[in-house]
Amino acid sequence: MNTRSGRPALTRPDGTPLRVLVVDDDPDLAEVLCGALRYEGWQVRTAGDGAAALAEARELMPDAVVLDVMLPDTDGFAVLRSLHTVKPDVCVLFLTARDAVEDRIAGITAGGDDYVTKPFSLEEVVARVRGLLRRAGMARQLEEGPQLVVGDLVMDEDSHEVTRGGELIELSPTEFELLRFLMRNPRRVLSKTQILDRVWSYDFGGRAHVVELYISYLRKKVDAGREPMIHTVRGAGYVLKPVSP
Amino acid sequence: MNTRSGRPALTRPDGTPLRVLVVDDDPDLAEVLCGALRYEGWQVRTAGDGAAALAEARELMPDAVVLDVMLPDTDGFAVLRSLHTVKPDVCVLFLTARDAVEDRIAGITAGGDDYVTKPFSLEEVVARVRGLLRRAGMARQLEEGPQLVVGDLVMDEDSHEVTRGGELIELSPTEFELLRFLMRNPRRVLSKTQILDRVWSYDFGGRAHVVELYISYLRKKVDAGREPMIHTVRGAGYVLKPVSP
DNA sequence: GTAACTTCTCAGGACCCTCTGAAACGGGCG
DNA sequence: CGCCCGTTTCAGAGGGTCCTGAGAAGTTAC
Repeated sequence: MNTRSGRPALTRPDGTPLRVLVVDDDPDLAEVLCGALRYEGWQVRTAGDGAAALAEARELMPDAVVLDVMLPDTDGFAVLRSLHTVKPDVCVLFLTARDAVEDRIAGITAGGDDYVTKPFSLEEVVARVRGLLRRAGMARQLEEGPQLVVGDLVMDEDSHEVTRGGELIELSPTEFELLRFLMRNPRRVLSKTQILDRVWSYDFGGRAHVVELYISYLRKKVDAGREPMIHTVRGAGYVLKPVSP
Repeated sequence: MNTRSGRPALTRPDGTPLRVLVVDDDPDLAEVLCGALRYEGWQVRTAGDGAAALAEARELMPDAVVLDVMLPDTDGFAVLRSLHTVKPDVCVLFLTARDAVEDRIAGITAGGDDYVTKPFSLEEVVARVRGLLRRAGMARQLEEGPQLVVGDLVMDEDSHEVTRGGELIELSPTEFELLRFLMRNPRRVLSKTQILDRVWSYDFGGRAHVVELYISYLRKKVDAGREPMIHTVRGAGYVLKPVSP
């Protein structure tokens, strides 16, 4: 079992792990995605082009597919159609360049599917796949809902609403992703590099300084005037933990 | 059986020892790492380049791999991909120079994997491998969690929290690593050189005086006003033991 | 097209950590 | 008692980590 400590993985209705296929012609990127998704406790396979994707799909029967729009042999839309003949209820998360044919994607995804633009953060991809599967009813909820709770801090991942002690907290997108990562790993020290890896885009070479900055932003909003929940561990990183124990 | 005294080793679900492969082209360093990991009760093999690593991996089927990024015949990323084809759920700990291609590493490790920069302390490497295996759920927990307990002294390696008799103790990074080493070897005399090798970086040429100094710091915080747990063994080193027996 | 917002860089500064050197301590032994 | 050695403690320099404010560039919304 490949579960993350303290947080049960989503599973299929029969209890087996969810199956995800990653299709991208950049083997490094495929490896990164693969690692992140596997880390969620899911069963992951990869393919480098459209033909391989179909072959893998027939074998794996994935619940979701993470699909690059630009492939060496064909484009993502053709693959999508073929995938639907193999498994009609499959969910697809498209990967696309920011300036690409975004409108076509938008049209295609009007169904149950979704897309993210490169470069993206791993947290975002994982969250989207989770969202897809949840909406498709594919995943049995082992956790009690789409809510993340740490002490009196509550985050609704669907509505993007965050409250502390019932009080609403407004967050920018990056602040939200950072807090989500912290809330998914409560009571655990997260190093600045770890945070940078997961919350910023996968190829962001930036310095650890941004993390400090955004931690500072979060403190102003989350800990403002209250007992602090975000703590610095000098030389190690940051921890989020409930106030009392 | 090569278990450490007083502390059961992590094992695989079937009870056999965890298997770790060390890949580094510096045979001295490989030997040091090998020793430290074997000391944990794990089954360890080494390889000097990518080709040998794959061959060993096929034979050993390791649960974790400690992998130098710079190898004579190939780079660590290619090895990582090949490793995943051999054993998809393998965990990888990268070794890399501080100023090296850190951003690529950052991306690659974003999944369940991790990395440390040279020079590192052996304690750190061991702790990271343990962390990897624990998070991967690969290791059956023979101990009740990520907590180290000696008498009324408790250390949570994830949150970096240390308490004695329920009272929180604040430690600097070096103090924390030193205490971790002591707590992993309770009731055993540790020489200053042993401590220096394990807690400070493996090529730190410093004098034993720092150890004395940091022991003194720890005493002030851990033993402050209480029955002492840290004892000096003149001419031999230091011991940590519970108060009563 | 403008205004509001978000993201990130830069620089100053406070504070903490680490290690050095030197002096004080204290047991063992002549 | 006085010396030697290993150990402990103190004080402080230097270096590093971390926090914050101000502001530039880019993005989004209207």
